[in-house]
Amino acid sequence: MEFANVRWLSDLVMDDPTFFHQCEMSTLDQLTSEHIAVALAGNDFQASFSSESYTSYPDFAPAAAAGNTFSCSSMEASQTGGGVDRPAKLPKTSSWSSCNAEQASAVVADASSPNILSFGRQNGAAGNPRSGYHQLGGFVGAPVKPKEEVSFSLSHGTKRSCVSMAAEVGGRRANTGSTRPPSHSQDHIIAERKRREKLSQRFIALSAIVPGLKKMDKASVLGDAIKYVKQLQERVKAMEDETAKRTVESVVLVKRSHVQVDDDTSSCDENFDVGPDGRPAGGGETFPEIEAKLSDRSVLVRVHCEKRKGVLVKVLAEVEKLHLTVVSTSVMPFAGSALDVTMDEEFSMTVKDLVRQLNSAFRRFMEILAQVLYADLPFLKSFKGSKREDLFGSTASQAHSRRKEGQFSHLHQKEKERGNTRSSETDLGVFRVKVSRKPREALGDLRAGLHLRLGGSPQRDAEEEERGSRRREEECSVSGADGQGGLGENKRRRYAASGGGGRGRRVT
Amino acid sequence: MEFANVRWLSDLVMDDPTFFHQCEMSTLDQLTSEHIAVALAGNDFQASFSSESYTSYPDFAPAAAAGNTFSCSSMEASQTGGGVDRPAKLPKTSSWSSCNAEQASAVVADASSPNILSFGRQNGAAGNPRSGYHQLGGFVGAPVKPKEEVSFSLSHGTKRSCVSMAAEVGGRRANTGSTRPPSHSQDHIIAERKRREKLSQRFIALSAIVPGLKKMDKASVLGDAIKYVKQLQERVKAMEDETAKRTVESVVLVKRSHVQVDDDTSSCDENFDVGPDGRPAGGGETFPEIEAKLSDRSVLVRVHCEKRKGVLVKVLAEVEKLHLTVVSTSVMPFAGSALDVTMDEEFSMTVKDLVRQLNSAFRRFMEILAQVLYADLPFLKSFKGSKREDLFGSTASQAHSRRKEGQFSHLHQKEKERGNTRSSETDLGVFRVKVSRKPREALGDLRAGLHLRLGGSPQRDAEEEERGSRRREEECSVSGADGQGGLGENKRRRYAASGGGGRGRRVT
DNA sequence: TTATACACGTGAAAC
DNA sequence: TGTTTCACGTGTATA
Repeated sequence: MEFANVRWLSDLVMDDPTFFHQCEMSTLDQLTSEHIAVALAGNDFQASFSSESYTSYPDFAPAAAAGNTFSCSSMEASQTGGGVDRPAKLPKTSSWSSCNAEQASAVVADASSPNILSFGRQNGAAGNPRSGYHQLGGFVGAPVKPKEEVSFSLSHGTKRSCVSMAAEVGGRRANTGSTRPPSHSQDHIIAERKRREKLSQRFIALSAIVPGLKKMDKASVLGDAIKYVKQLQERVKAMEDETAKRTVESVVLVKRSHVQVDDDTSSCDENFDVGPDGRPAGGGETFPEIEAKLSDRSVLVRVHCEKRKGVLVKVLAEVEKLHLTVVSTSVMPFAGSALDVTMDEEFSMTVKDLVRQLNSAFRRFMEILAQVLYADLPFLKSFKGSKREDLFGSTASQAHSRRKEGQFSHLHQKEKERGNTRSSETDLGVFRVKVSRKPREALGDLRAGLHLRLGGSPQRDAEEEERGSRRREEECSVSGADGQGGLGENKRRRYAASGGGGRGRRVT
Repeated sequence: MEFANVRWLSDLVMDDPTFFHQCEMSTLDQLTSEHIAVALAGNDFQASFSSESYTSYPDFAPAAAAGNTFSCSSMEASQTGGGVDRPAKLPKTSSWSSCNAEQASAVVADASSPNILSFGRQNGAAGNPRSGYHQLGGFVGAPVKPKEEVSFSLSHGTKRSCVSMAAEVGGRRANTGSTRPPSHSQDHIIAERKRREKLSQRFIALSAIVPGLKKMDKASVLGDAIKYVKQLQERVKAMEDETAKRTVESVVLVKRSHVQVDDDTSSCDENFDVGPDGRPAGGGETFPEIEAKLSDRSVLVRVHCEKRKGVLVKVLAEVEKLHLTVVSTSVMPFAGSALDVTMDEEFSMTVKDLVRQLNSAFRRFMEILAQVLYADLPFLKSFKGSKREDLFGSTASQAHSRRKEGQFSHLHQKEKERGNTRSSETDLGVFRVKVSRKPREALGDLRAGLHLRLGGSPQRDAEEEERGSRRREEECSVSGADGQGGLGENKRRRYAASGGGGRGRRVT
């Protein structure tokens, strides 16, 4: 950073000695937020840093600046007599910090009251080059010329331009033969100062948050800011792509039978019910916890459930019915059950489409799993070679009736009696499944089979009430897609949304 | 977007009809890169859009502007006779698009040659308010006043200010009794125009890449850009934190016996040897592919290796020796073998420290695994109840001697003869291990045991030559940490860095 | 009408 | 030295 090249900066932030240090911070730092907050305090800067420094302007100009480095003290005296005008240009050595609200507040009143200052030529004399009609045409006042001559000759050789001060200090409305009313010019000047200051403030703020600035001039700050924004955007885009890719490849996340109905591919941890300690509330109340995950062309599904005899066989049979090939399975004594469906065929569909297809399909599959595990649905009786007791160790109706008072307590009791499991033990089942058909067809069958099976479930849990409408839409849309019509209120999912804690942490 | 409030924009980008549309794009779009590239083409804008529009300035002013909306045609004639000056302000209705390089290039020459233009009052008359010494003091030329009066009166009631044109058109060095040489003023004006244009260009570019701009004035653009940068920074920061967290939780990644020696926690896929198709070169040449992964307080290690009898038992025995408790294991017929070490104890160390510890520890463990699988090390004989033949189906020396001509061909042959596996089949072993001691102690034992075992290995593969020095450092530092001294050249790892492809894709 | 925004040319200062 | 950058006050246009 070149301090020597920051006049517009030094003019405005000298009262903040930490600013330059902040500039050196490479990346975003909350320390800079003050500056930014100040700069962004609003479009009007009266109530912010700008107003402070700005309102101090009229006073500051003759006082601080002249007191520091101005060489034309005599001029200055006359100017200060004029009252409100500031020097033509802030010298780089002038310190804004010395001019604060104390002086400013007092003088500002004068500055804001143009009538005090309205004397002699001031407005017209300050005309810009094009406003020559002010200088020559508009105003014909004689005093303008000598006074400015004086100021010019006085400050000509000096470093500081008291010249301009003289010009400004000169009469205010003397020759405003132009379009502007007498007092408006001064207001205009002040407003323009304010605008400039606001812009400078924002330049400062911008330069504070853009790292690696070598040059501090406005053009460079803008240019570097542009580059930096582009760079940040690209970075964010890359990261979002990465995240999206990862998200797309790990799409469906269903736990505790709360089938997610979000239509995009984002994961949805927010629906997890977590106990006070962030872990599952304990016992069977949190199960089943079902997660489906798509990676590359494989789909991994984990089912975290109570250790139960026959569950693995039933789930695998269900998978096979869906024209998926079980490649491998694994069951571990851990708080989860994973089912990995690997599809080795080459698809012509994009990964995103595949994900969408599988997303929708496996959401249905999750429902099936949930119902297989807990629901008292008629179609469960159709499981070949299985009775409800094989699945749960008790009848489904019993399980359903006791769900609210501890979903699996009776099951645990039964299991314990058989010595199959401890109350805190769970199954971790890992199934590797391979589809033998194209996924679109397989998913079609999946949907058809799901609707067929779902058609026989007449009941629903009271806990599902609040999510009913959303799921109803989802259900209807899907069922309409395969021509089976809506499932209706009485056909909605019946898996138990067992209250209590679920695990929010995702197993990646 | 308010088009009515974009004068600084309309002045500069009217020749790009797509600009406003670009502004409406919500996020970064490559379409805007042209503008940005233009704006950032360099600090000098002569060779870019700016130079084009700028150099056309002198000509444009009287030609295009006057032709469009200027009301003072007579003045204009005299002004254009003056040659180089532009109107005081571009009218909003003026079209920059109509003024391009054709006119500009011709007139620019005149503009750049001040002598042609140097007549009458021009410089001084255009003085700013403070430069009253120009208007009154510096120049005393009579023609100035009437001419500007004329221009003023003429343009006073009009919308356009031919006034200023007249002022500029006035003589160049007539009354430059000030500090500035006669011809310099015009250059200064041009330079200042150039600077302003550059700034405006960058404002345009900035506004083009900042999405959601409602107001297009400079202050708002700056303010919104600041907000946007902050927002982007926070977003990047959040994403980086997320990535870092994920990286920390998935730290060690070792494949194909290439023990990673990077001391930070970043993953290191770059050392994977990948075949031409991005997949492993095929066959046993790519194995073992070992990956260690830390998630929460669990460590997942996958070992992707040839299906071999006894490997699982040996690896698990090795894990048990390291005071880790195998919680569960799973073996799948997939291209990998995973070993999951779950540590359920509560640690007082931070996750990062834990990762570092486990990183170092499991790097050693990976070596052990590699040596168990392939190396002909003396300590392998100490495996209780196992012979080399149990591991590989042949002696280690045989394996070593044949490694370069297809590392596992002989093993495959043997396996095939036994009917245990197909040549393309692999093991996927999943081991869930639980430590019964504090990890620090366990890791200490791990190191001690590793060094004890590594101490007896006198040979190394020629393929390891190029990586020798780097690993030597790592080895010495680790051995020094536990007080056993450096292992020296003859104690370096011996696992076969079997050439060929490794799988670069990470299994997440 | 008032208030705001902008480009302008300028002198001064930093480089 | 010349070049570049800046803030200034202004006229004008817009809302």
